[in-house]
Amino acid sequence: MALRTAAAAAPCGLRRFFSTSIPAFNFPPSAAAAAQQREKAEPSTNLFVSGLSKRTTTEKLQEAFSQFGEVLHARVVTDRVSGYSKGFGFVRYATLEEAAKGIEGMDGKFLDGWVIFAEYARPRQPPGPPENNMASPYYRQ
DNA sequence: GCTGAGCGA
Repeated sequence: MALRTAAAAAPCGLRRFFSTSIPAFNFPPSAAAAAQQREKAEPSTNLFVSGLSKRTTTEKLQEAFSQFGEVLHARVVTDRVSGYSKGFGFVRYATLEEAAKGIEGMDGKFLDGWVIFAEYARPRQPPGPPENNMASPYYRQ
């Protein structure tokens, strides 16, 4: 019968409709935090630069990134006791546009013989209870 | 700081 076959075909489309209407995609709040650790951070004026030569200094870093925008602050992270570079650093631009240009211009480029990687820096430590003195990172820069 | 992934005193 033509009517019976038409009625039997209908549920197929309905089933598909309901399966795509189920609101089962509520990502837990921790998903954003987990993504922050692996995926690229969201745009910021702050850049994380890795792959630096141990001989690369803050001056060289700021000098190299200044070609693409106004570098407000640059820092090669060094070990406090040894004083040697840890091989990565941070660059802060004045604007998001300059930060984007800085990444485009410096990511994958050579600096002091090493291929460096520039990307948006992750937001720093979550605001916690105030420390005893001015040695707290929140009192810096 | 030669040994090279990473997110900062």
